[in-house]
Amino acid sequence: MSEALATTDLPSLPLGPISPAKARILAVAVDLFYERGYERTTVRDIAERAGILSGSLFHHFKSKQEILFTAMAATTQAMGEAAVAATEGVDDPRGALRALMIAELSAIHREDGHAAYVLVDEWRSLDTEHRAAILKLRDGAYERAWRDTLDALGVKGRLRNNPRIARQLIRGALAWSRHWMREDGPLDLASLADEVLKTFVSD
Amino acid sequence: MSEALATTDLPSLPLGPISPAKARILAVAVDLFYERGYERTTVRDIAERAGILSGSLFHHFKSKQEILFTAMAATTQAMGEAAVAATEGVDDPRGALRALMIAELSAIHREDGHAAYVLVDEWRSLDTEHRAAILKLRDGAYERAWRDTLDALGVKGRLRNNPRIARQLIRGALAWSRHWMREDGPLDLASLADEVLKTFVSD
DNA sequence: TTGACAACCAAGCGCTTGCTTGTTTTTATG
DNA sequence: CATAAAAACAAGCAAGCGCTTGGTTGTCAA
Repeated sequence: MSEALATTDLPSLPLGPISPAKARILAVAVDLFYERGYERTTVRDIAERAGILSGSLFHHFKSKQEILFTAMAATTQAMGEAAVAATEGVDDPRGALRALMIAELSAIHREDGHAAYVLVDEWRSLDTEHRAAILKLRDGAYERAWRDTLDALGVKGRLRNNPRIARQLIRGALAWSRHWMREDGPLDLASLADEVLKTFVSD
Repeated sequence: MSEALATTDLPSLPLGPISPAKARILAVAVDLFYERGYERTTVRDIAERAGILSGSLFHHFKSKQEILFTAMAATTQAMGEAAVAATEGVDDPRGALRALMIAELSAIHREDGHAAYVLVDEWRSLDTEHRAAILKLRDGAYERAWRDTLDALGVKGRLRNNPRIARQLIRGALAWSRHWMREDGPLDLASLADEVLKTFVSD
């Protein structure tokens, strides 16, 4: 189950507070979306794993789509806070970039939850209107931290690419790791971050 | 419609020949999978766009899943052939890598078809057994070309990473371009390939 | 012209889907 | 203990799903 969603007291989202019961539903839903994808997961699947009947879900969420949106919003917010926290107090931009990459990789590969995975893989399952809300939320903290860090490296002339391009290339490279990196493989997250670092950052 | 699938005479797949009628169905199916995703596309949608009734689909394919598989197999084979053709006659490994990247980007971004996009995005919609078949097909030509090229660069000491890691990082970086690169944007495919090239290849 | 086969139509079957409704149980509060 | 709100149940509806069946049309070689 996704730990970030299973904790009992979550920070209030723009959507309103998340009760323990809601958090439990979100956690098992994320697991199922990860295992089977959004469309192949039924509300009955979610309810069963949450220990209730399917109809009872709609006491907490007004639709299946709202479950996906709420989960994604919570993930986005958590990742934003983690990114800000990771770079806090780190002065050199190279170290900050390393911290951001490790934070992103940790979110993708954490053993106890696949919320970041779902955020990428089920993006197309989210309604157009909801997508805009997530993007706005993401841009406020998460992308801002990345932009600031890469721009700082850029003005120092230590990036091999334009900062905007570098961001997209790095994001893709890190995101793809979910398809080939194994927990028990020879490469851990920090090592992968270092690999990317030495590729994109010169000196 | 996807051009590679719309042409009337296709090379025979391991599955058997593809008639013009089948090719038309595959082409519109790929378009729909791209637009809505596999699960949200119904056999009625496919049939309507192909100009037939839904039941008639099953004269050509025994299931919706077989449509997806056949389309992916055809794409994989076409990409493999394109990769081999792109590196043929190119002696220096740097030039070969550039050619491979442009081939991959072209497949992803071609205006007249989204088969390569679907191959990545709907991978999880493919049955487990079918996945193995595609992977085998892919490994025969496509990945082989990449491996040979990167290994050649590696032994020359011109890669900043281990060739295996470089392959995965580059693949992710290129695949992600479908989410941010615009046809009418400032960056064309060759320029993006050059950006990646100067990042991963030294000297 | 005829026979054979491929392509397609027309209709619908059996099942699953997200969600609703009305009722009952649980929980928290005075 | 009384009461109200929150949470869950029980049952099922309407719509949509992949796919099947049986018959009709089109094509082309013999």
